[in-house]
Amino acid sequence: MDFKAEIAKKISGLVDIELDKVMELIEIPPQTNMGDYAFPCFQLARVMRKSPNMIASELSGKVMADSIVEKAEAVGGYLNFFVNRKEYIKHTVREVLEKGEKFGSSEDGKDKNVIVEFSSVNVAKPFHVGHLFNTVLGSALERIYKHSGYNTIKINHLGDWGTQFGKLISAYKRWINEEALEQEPISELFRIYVKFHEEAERDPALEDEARAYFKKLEEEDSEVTALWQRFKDLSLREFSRIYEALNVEFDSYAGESFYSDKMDEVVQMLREKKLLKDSNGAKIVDLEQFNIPPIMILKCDGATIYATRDLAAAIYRKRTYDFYKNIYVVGGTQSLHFNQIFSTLGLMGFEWSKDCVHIGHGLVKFADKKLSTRKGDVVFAMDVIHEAINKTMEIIENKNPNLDNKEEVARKVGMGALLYTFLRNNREKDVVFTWEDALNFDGDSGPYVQYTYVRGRSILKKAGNISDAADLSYLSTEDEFQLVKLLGAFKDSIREAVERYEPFVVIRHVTEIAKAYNKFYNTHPILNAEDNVKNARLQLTKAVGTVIKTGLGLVGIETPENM
RNA sequence: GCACCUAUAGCUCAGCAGGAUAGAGCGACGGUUUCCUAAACCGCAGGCCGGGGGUUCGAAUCCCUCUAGGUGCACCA
Repeated sequence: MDFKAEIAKKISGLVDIELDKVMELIEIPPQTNMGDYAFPCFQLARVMRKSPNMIASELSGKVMADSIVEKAEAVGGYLNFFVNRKEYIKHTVREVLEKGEKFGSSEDGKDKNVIVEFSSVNVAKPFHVGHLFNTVLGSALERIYKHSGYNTIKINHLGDWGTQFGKLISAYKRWINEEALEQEPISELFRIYVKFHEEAERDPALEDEARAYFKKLEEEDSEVTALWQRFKDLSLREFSRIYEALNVEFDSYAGESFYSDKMDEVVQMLREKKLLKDSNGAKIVDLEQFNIPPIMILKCDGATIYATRDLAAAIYRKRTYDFYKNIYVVGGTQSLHFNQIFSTLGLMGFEWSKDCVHIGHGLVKFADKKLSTRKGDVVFAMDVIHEAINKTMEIIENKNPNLDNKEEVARKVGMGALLYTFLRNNREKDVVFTWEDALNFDGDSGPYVQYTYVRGRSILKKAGNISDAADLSYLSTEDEFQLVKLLGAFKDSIREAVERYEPFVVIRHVTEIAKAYNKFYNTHPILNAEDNVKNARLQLTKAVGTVIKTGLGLVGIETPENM
């Protein structure tokens, strides 16, 4: 039973507003003593030509107490509803226990395909913290969409094509250390790539050589293609370790090379629609009507460019997946690029261009100079992951040296702390990364929430067999009610996260639940309570654990059983 | 120069399809352990919501303008 919906029905029966509209208008009062749901009467005031206070007051007299609502009060233009606590608690806790990990899920996205493009790393280049943030964010979004019933398609749009591969092959021929390539492929490839740029400054002929190699690659020269494939395989092998650590998998790795033979058609379409224009020898699409710079389709030498590939990719995806939404999780620095792509698709007559959405995010910045200076200006994702786990291990040795399976716990908690710091805020904000904050396990943090779960699990283990027949009406304190209310609002947080493409909404809500449980835990006995109360509280503990585990899972954070 | 993003407590941030007394966490200070994991809990302090205009019964929230910071603006991706 959805109490909010039931209350909306009551209101809708009393005033001349549609049910859906009432649902939208209903708010949660800022103070708990004001009630559980509030209906603002300000909009009604205009139509009814009465003061909001008067309307609220009149309505309050018409609301009858029943199993849903205990009473309704008029306060300053708001009609505040107090739910029937006993019923509310019973329904909500029971629903969590029945649905388990499915709690909070919905069928909002039934039969809708949603593409989430994220991670999209460049082959032969380091997987740095920026990619880590992107991957963590994209993966969280995908999980949240999936929980809301959408069919999601995870695409890793690999940067595996372009002139840099010509450079890489040229560099390989000159300076490769085969042994290093097998040991640490990315480091070695990156080393020769950087060396290429250094050498090319002195000897511009190298650039020509690189172009020639890329041309060979495009012509599918067997030797060059084999090298390219090897670079790709080695890179993916190394990246897979990071994806493993993050528990991330993809449905498709169709990257730029995949579209190398699908661009002629796009150029042809643009030409037919007379959208292609000459500009200094290059072919562009003018986007002045959108007040943005033109987009380049073909370079002076007739070669394609990444914009051309992105257009081809979007069209391919529509044909292949018939997406409801095509989500690009890519750094905010590329917002102009996507604006150009989507505008161009619109000009081409694809009405689905409105279903393409760029989900931008901020940069990762380091306040600690130590990490950022270690190897040039790139901070490797793997280094950060290892560091997080190692430092967590130190903390465990310090706080709980007798813990079993320390390694597993260190991994879950360290990763939890890391993911939490990336996902706790609005994604557009830059992540200012400091180890001090990332590994501060107090308060608002991944480990704080995990710890709450662990405490609950510990109690349940001690309790042994738990009777499912507990009478939940023994959950009668204010703390318990506030806690259950948060459980009930879990699905609202998921819905909001979906609408806003913001995982932080979920993570914050789960943190609120953890706070409420800790408060409850500290002020009320569970195992030592009188039997009826104990059984009810154990059920509540179970329900809280379920929601925390599900909520953390939605953003990719695992829950240890001990810590 | 143009476009986009950001500006709220000492720090990091919520709140912004206008609405009730602007909220958290960290840090600071002071408490809680014969009791289920103190990685916890409780209390206290801390604010011209970047400045200035406007719209409104009502603005942190919407509009204009200014300031400061960030990002981007064709032959890389």
